[in-house]
Amino acid sequence: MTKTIKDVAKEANVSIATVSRVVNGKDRVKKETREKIQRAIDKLNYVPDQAARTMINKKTRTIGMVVPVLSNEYWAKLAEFIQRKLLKKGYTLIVSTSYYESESDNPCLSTFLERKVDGLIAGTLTKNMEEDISEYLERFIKQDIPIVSFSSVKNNITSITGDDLTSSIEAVEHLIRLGHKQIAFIGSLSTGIERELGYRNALMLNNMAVNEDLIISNRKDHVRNFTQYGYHCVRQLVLENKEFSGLFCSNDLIAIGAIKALDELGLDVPSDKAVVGFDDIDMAGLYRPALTTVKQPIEEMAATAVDILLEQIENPIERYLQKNISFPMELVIRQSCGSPKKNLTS
Amino acid sequence: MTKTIKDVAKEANVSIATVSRVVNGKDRVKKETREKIQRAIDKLNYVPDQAARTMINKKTRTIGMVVPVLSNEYWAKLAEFIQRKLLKKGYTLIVSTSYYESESDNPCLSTFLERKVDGLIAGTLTKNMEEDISEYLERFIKQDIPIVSFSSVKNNITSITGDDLTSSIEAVEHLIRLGHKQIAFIGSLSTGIERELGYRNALMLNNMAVNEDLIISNRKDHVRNFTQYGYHCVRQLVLENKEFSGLFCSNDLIAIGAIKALDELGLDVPSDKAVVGFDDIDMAGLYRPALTTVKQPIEEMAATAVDILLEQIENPIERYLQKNISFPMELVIRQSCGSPKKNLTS
DNA sequence: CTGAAAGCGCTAACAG
DNA sequence: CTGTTAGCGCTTTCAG
Repeated sequence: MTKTIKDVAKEANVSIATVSRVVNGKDRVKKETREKIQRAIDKLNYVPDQAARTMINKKTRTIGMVVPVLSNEYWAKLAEFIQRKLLKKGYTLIVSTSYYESESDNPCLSTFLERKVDGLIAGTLTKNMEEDISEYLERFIKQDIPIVSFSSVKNNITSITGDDLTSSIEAVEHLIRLGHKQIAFIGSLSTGIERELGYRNALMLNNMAVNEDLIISNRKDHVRNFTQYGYHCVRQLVLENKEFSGLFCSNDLIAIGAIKALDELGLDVPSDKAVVGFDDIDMAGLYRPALTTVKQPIEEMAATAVDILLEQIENPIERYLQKNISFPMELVIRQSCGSPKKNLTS
Repeated sequence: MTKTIKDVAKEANVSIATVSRVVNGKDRVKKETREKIQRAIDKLNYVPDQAARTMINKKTRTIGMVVPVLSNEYWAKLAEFIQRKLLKKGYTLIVSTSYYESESDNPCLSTFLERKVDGLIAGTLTKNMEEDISEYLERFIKQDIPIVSFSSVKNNITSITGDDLTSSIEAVEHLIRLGHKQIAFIGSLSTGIERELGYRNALMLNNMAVNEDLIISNRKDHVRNFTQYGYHCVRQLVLENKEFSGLFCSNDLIAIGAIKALDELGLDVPSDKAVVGFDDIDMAGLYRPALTTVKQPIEEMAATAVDILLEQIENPIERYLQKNISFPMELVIRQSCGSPKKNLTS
């Protein structure tokens, strides 16, 4: 049987109040008594019951996190860093995967409500989100449960994002500097609109026409399998004889799928098509060719999310002072873009 | 403020017991009363408090899971499948990452003890595990908390594993059939000993000498970065002029690192070296060349783990009847081994 | 410095 | 069918 504070009290011949005192290190307890109790605790392997504590403190020391999927390196890393940092601070993380499903099919958020999490970390909170989800979100807000999101949202929820716009411009300008005149783009709802805007802005800033034929971006449905998506999109582009020599993909998995397809179509990367990805997943540097991509500072973003959330939890003064924290990102140049295009006069 | 059962009772003009009845769907409640209470619940957004329930039922409906890392597709998928299946059954999963660290540096297990998880799923439980970890494990057993492990262990803990031995033999025999006479092996403590044994058995079964020079296997330390490990091991093999034409890697990440290194050394896969991996991660089929590998039935393994664990929790009769459930695995043949070696007489 | 007692939100007898 | 009540294990006044 699992031991309770009473067992320890009996074992040490003291009251449960005193046991509680030494367990929590509060109040002063005579040294001998303390040691006696400690011995009893060790002997019985006593571990205080979180549930009982929770009832009194009104704090579960539990944080909920929703991510679309876990088997995607970006989310897995984020969750891992967050979990480890929270553990150090004495909190427990519960991760749920949404698969972009509605709350009724996949009750992530209501679980968090039942468990009375002290805070919520939201992976993707897209704008076209199902009605019921924003309803649930409202509940968290009504109950004063702090929220931090990894995608920008309205509802004055603090968000932590990479500066996608700026870095996308940088990525596309890298292709432009290499001499590419026709640059295609593959985006998706799930990777956000900003990378597409960055692409468009880069072209405009460089006085290049935006050719809608070279832009594939499903803004309605979420993409479940990015590589497959990249694979199909680029095939479509090539098989429809769209002319392009550069390709900007809104994440690395899409880029890898694209390269795979190009390879099968007999097109070489980078000599036939230069490809840029986004995220810098582990595989980016390992792929052949190694991917030129934009590196997100995941660890820093995770740390910031935890800091902000715990600050709001433990010091709820400025709770709903919304902040949008945007992290600069770094273009990592590898092999998938090759050297400047030869047939370039200048 | 967050609403309690009392608020609902007051709102609906009934006793808290009746509210409890409709919330739990037990006992019969007059339809009108039930509807009145339901309206009050909806109006107040009442959500029952898990902690309070836990105190009574002695069930947290929480499962703990330890994995070495989450940013490894194998563990991420396992965790994801398990989380989703548990959610459907009304359980919550808490995942902790051990990084193979000791419990004192990284208190995963003690968190689970505090939270009084109903069951434990252990990712890797290696034999050389730190003292303190097996001590913690004992505590779970003493407290009758069911455990399921994804690596074979003694302590009569139920384990769910792939049939590594058989499938490794199959993988190596694939290389042998392709005409490879010199086959190297890269293993590690973290991927278990069975894949190495399978490699050795395959050679012996086919009357081929086992050349220790072609076997790299660190059995002491855990590998944190498999691709890097594969990269370095194969470089070592090549730079020391070890002769081999086939290579069996104890997981796909090692294989990918190996291929990357071979590529940089000017060696082509599969024409110069044929490579086989293990696990069939998503990237295996996407890599260039696509990896021939052994596919683990992760989803089935996850489902089985959940079934067994919940069975033990909800029906604790045959609790410590140890089972070792081993799943057959499938060799997936792709491009990294190429066709039969040409300079082969037969 | 230590003990007695109230009560957190809920469920499960036990009465009516 | 519904209300009253006794705890679950713990923390926290409030007295000694």
